[in-house]
Amino acid sequence: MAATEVRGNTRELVLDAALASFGTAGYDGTSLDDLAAGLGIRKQTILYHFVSKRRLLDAVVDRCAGELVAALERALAQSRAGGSGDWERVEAMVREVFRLALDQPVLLGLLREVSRPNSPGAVRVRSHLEPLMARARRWMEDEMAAGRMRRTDAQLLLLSAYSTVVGVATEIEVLRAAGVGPTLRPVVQRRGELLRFLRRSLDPAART
Amino acid sequence: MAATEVRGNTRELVLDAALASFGTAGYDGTSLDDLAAGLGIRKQTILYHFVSKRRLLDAVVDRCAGELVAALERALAQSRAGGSGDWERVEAMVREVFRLALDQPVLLGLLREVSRPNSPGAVRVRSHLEPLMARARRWMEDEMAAGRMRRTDAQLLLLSAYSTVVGVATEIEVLRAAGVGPTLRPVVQRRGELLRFLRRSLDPAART
DNA sequence: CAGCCTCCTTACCAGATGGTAGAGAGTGGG
DNA sequence: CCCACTCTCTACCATCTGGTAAGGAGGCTG
Repeated sequence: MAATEVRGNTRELVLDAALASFGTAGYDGTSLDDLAAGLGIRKQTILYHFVSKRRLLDAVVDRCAGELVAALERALAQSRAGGSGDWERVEAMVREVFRLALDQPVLLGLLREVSRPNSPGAVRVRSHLEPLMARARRWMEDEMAAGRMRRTDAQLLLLSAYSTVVGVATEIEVLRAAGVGPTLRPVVQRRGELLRFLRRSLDPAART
Repeated sequence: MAATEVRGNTRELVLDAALASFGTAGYDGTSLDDLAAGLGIRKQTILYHFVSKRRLLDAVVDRCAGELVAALERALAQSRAGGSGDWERVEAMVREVFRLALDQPVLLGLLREVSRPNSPGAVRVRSHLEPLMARARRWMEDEMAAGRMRRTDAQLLLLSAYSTVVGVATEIEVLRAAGVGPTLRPVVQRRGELLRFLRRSLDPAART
């Protein structure tokens, strides 16, 4: 039944549109009426599925965070299967994050929106990212203790890497706004700089 | 008279508060009522001075852009007086921009807000930045023609540098949100990377 | 058929928002 | 003294906002 298909899809369609709108117009700049109108449905349909605007944002963040985690998990499994060392594993994760960002540029808008201080989505993102960060930190500290990784402040390093990614996200958006398409060059350059920075901080075999 | 002083200051006080609010809460997230309440005045007083919310944003952007231009002009004059070469002049400008950003972190919030695609302030910023960019581009192309500067796409280089600055602004804000104070280290690092990138692109004496 | 469940709808609302109209208070010049 | 100007205020409004209440259509199950 065509009707059934559409029905089951409504939730996802709303999430897609909300992601795009939150990312470009911002949370406050997004009205449920406009969002619904863009989908040819009524605002109450959105509220039926997501209860409130705030929880719609949460749902969008949850889905995106889920994709990120899945992508990271995949990269981790691959690099494990390949029997890679610490550094290769770090590099694989970074590359995966950049790949995700380039594959789905809409994610950048959202990341940028929720990264703003006082953003309603900030806490939600935090709740998703914190376990990831904690896990990474524990792992790094273990590797440092075992001498396989150069000693440094793991927490600060992770935070610095995260802020770099957010910064790059902004850069890509600015360039897009200026008409420069998804120019790979600057992004690749940034990625290279981040990797170099991480390698310098972590890889015992790297020269300072 | 105290009253007279306050009177003459109202406009500037509103601009200050608006800058802070637009930068942290965003344009849509800022209400004129709240803004006025924070200043102990009525919303209509704001509208008397700025006619509309939109034009208030324009005024804020104008003032900030004015400061930027003044700072750049100063740096340019200084480096000229010092009889510096092309590269030193570029470096002086970059350093001035970073200094301004660190001196007045509120500017970063605004920059980030107006850099968003579809932002109401984007066109205004553009109108301020375009002459600056055009002037820089002409100068660079002259220097290239004279062989004092390495040949490259001036427009793209400037845009890339601009997006980098916006990206750094975002980074600083993210770090601040995470509790890491105005950590100079990452910023200085970023500045160094930008300078190295520019030098590599422009300075004929630099090794590739 | 009856009853329930899912999904989407219309009808409606209280509050907030940006903005208009006009009055009042202080100041200065003729 | 009065008029005009500047600045801020109170009063008010149309519109939009997120959200509530309730009903209707279709499908599944007893």
